[in-house]
Amino acid sequence: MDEPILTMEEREAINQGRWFSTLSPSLRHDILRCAYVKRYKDGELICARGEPPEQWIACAKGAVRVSSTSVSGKLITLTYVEPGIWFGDVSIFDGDRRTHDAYAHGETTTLNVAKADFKKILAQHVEFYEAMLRLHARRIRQLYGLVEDLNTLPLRARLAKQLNHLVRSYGVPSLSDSKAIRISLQLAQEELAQLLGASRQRVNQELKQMEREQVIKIEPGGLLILDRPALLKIVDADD
Amino acid sequence: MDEPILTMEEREAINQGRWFSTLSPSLRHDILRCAYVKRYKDGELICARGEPPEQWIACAKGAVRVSSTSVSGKLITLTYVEPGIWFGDVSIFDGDRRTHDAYAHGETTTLNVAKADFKKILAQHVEFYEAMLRLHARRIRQLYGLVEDLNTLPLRARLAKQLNHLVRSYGVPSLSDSKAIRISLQLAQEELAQLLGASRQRVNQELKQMEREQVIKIEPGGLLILDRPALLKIVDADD
DNA sequence: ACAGCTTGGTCTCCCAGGCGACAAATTCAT
DNA sequence: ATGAATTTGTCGCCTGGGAGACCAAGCTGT
Repeated sequence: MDEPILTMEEREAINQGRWFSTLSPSLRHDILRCAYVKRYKDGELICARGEPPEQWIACAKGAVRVSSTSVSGKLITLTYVEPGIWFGDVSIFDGDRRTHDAYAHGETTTLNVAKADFKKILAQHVEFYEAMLRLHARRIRQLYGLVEDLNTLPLRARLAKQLNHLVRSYGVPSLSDSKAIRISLQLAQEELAQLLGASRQRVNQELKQMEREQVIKIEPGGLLILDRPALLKIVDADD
Repeated sequence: MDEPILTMEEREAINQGRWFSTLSPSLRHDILRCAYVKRYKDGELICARGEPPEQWIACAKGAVRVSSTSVSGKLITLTYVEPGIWFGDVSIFDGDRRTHDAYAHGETTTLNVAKADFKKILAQHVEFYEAMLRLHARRIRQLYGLVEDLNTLPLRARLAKQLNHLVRSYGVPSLSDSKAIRISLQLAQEELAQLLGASRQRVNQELKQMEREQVIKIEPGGLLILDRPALLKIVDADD
């Protein structure tokens, strides 16, 4: 499971991370120096809710599903962490237990920094404090937005928004049709539903509807986005 | 509107703040030294969505309603900031515009620290970085919880949770009945509904239901909590 | 004191969305 | 290849909750 070396591609993903790439080279170097690689198979548990926090983690390849099971037994997925994104820092800061489970979705590679090393780096770089605060600020904003969406948007609009988000993080140009974008993250409709906090049946309905409107195409093993502008129009046209 | 001095009570509220009180005396001193007082009348705008961030603000008396109007015109209240709580820091860190409107709810006093001073204090106290990160960590956790609740709990349970929360922040022992707790924050049912992202009518129904169950008592100008344990039982009994 | 606003209490109607059921299509293991 | 196990596509039923409409109380100001 442990391996010392990242592939070229994985290293690339980490370095191109929207947030990580804004750090100074020296800080990046110090982080990478004490980070170690872990590889997981599909569905493996990376860390569980309730555990004391031991590392700060980045996804380098694949995806990490961050989810939790509510008291009533319903599975809620908060997000799929894409390559280049770091997570697990919140519980390091407040010292509290993890709030969510994290599972590997597909073959997944992570980069891990032990809590102690994390703190050491923090002590050596004020820049790192600033950066973490920026990272948190972004997350808080996103969460505010999510709460607002849950309160105001119908499923159709939230789905459109989510698809658009998936395009940003996992979109690759389609092989067959150059105009279309394929979502390379392989999500079953059930999983998509959990991500939206909705029922599978309902999500299926809305997907079919969008397919009829020529906005997307449902192919076995992946979604194709045919008309991104239309997708965006759904988001806010639909109140 | 501007006044240099806090009343005894206001000073008290700030110093007892759950977060503020954990800071070192020297840091607290530096913060208060460059903070200035503002007083608002009921309903006055404190700052508006879209503005560039100029200060970091604490509520010292009254309450600050943090809300935003969604595209569809629906008013969503995120929270009522109680005395002793600081807010407005997120946009200072990422430099982005404010995401919400803030209004005074009742006679309200705030303590403000200009952005420049804030940054200066940060530069002088590493402790302050740590503290801000803890503050953010708590907020992120709360928001995760809120998202989960929105996805899983029915209105009844969310209302119970909210009432319980209000008791924590604004509960005072009732004058008439020593067992009962009065919520000193004066909230119209409409406002409660906006806080829950629900319709006023629906909230009224659930309140009435709880009153029938002897859990709360609705009095003109304020809610009375009769049976706090029962309230808590509703939260998770109700899935 | 009384006219006018704001808040509270209810009813009714309607719809988005949850859920069970089941058939059709796919994927997978042997 | 083929039977088992997932994953999709669809129905139909049911319920939580949104929205309009109204009346009853409170409050306010003159």
